[in-house]
Amino acid sequence: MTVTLADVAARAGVSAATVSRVLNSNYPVAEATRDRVLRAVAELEYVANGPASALAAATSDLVGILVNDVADPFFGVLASAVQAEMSDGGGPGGEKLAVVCNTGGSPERELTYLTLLHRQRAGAVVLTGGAVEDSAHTAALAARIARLAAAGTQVVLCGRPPLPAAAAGAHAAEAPAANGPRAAGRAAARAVGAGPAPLTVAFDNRGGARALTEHLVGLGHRRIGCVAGPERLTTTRHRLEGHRAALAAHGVEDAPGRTVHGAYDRASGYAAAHELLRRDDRLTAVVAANDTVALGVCAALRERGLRVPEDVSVAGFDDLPFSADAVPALTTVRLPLGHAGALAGRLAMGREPAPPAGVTLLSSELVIRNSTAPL
Amino acid sequence: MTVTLADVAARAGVSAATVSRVLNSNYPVAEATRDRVLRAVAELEYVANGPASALAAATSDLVGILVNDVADPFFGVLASAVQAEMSDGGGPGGEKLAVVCNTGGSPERELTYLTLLHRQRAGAVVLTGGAVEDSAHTAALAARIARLAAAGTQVVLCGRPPLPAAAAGAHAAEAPAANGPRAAGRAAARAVGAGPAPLTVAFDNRGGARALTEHLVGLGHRRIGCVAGPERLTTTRHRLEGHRAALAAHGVEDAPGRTVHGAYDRASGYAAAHELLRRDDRLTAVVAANDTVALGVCAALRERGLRVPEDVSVAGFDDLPFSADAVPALTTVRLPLGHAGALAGRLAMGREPAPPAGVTLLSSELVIRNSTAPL
DNA sequence: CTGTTAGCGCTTTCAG
DNA sequence: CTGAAAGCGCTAACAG
Repeated sequence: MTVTLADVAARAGVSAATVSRVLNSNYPVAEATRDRVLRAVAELEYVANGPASALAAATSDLVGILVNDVADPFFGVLASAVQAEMSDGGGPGGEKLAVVCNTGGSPERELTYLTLLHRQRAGAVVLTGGAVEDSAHTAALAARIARLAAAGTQVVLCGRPPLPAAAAGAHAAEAPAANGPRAAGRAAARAVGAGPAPLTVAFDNRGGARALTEHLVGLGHRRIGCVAGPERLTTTRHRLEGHRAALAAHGVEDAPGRTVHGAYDRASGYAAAHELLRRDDRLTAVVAANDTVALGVCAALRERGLRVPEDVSVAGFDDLPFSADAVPALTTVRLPLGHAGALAGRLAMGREPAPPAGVTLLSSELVIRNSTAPL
Repeated sequence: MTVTLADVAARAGVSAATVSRVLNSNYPVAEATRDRVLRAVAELEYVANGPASALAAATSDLVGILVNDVADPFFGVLASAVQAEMSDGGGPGGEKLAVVCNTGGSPERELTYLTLLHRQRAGAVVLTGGAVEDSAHTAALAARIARLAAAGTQVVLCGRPPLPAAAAGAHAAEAPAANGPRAAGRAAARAVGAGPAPLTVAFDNRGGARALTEHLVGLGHRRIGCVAGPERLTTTRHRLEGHRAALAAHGVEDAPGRTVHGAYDRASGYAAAHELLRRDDRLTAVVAANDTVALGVCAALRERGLRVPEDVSVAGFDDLPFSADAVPALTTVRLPLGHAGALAGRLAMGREPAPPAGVTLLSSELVIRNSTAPL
């Protein structure tokens, strides 16, 4: 049978409580006793029973990261940063099990994972990527998040806007002293039913999109196609709004057929470009939902014998690693993904003071390369 | 206060045992009672306490996937497939929490995650990607895996060779943890039950590499540079062996300076190409460690004014989604990533019969595109 | 500093 | 088919 705390205690000739103390190093223990215990642990190859600890302590060392698509570099980079930050417990014994959960962009799976994580009494959860704008889902999500918070789980939204205040729940109270005695936080969470308020790290998608389209307009483009992301996704809407704001600000007419929606993948960009050209083959520029989509657009353009950027300028979004290498190198909007992920991770672990109003807006930066050129 | 099983039981006017039964649907319960319980669950918004269940049932619904780098599409695609397969419990109530853990290629983190997963009493674990060939690490890894197996966890290796038989039995051979003197006894590990034997899903890296280099040789190339992956990684070694086997089979001399090792990323390919050219600027072809590296090689080549494939042919490996889109489209070796991941996931969940000897070797396929051309 | 004593919330025989 | 009772392995007061 597996070896338990009691076995270790017996072997070391101490009580279970003492073993627990040296393992969690959250209480003074004599040096000699400590050594003895540690030796027993090693000899017996003892591996603590996580569920049992979690049950007794009402908290687990599991922390989750939800992403829309693990196979998408955007999330890969983000998740990697969040995880690196969450994993190193920031202290002895702080070994956290940071795990990433793939929702595949499905709202249901998102909720399911949240429930599963709640079930596991995860210590923190970071939700990345755009949120689906559907009132039913938003409400369900807010409810789940409120319950997670009530259970003492710190929730951080990264790359999506904060929860609507109405849905966020009535308790946007004090910032929890995550470093203090665990018992305090736990007691508070139980008594009040409120927990740590959700925090947010958002990107300035609107501003970035606007700057990008203004760059195109400045180059003389007027017939600009737009391959937007999935409909009803906050990210999509924000980027679209920025794009339109730029158009409006410069008096460029935004013909209705100039926007096509699609997934955040290459195939979508490819199909959208063909569709856009079918509607109007005099397009001189295309702004894509993101870099991956932009690559699909370029492929379609090439296929029709159009050169980038000589005949048509193409712009991406995100500035993923491969964008600089594409041929031609992509003009895009750089999002500080690594920085955002690390910040979200730190916030989740209570290792970073919560920003005012709980929201940090990260600015984006226009990166001009070779895929865009004057008309 | 969070609502517990007892609360639900009270509300439904039944015992806790009954509630447990309907929730796990592992025991006959009267239809009416069942409905009553379910209603109470809904009304109270009850969320089971995972740790408590895990403790009582001695098994959890957590399943893990270890990857070297979440930001690398290779692992993204693989993880996505494994996860999809593991998540859908394959039956009612079979909601598994499939999580991916990012080791960053660090052997220590790999071991840490394995311990953490063991601690959580994970039901299954899939280790993806090449393994580091270091006897100490291999032994430690084998020991961890043996213990996981002993605890009833199904371990599946995906994209790496099976554990050496010798190491698979090497219990307690690892060095003791950070502090604490060397442990003498290993009596405990003795009587442990065997548990499910580790299963393996491997790629034919050797065969793929050989086919690729033969393609190049067939095109007339003789001065072929090789940008291999990180040293001491099984994947690297196998691909290199395939490459050399092809060279040898066709009587092509393999000059010693023609191979450079580096990470599986674009920067490495870029640097390696420059280095290779510095050593011998008459190279006519380069085989890269993988597609990402190949892109870096192409970039370096272009920078030196060399055209691909007119001046130098370049080949990748893996056939990741972006490879078909690169300019020029990459000649590469296609690995059935999705298939492998799904298979590994099914094996892990016991939803697929174990292959003979516990090992499945998946064949690769040469994909010839535009980055390679006759001399 | 260390041992004792209660549970944490759920599953699971064992009876009815 | 349903209930009662006995823990699963660990942590956390509360004494010593």
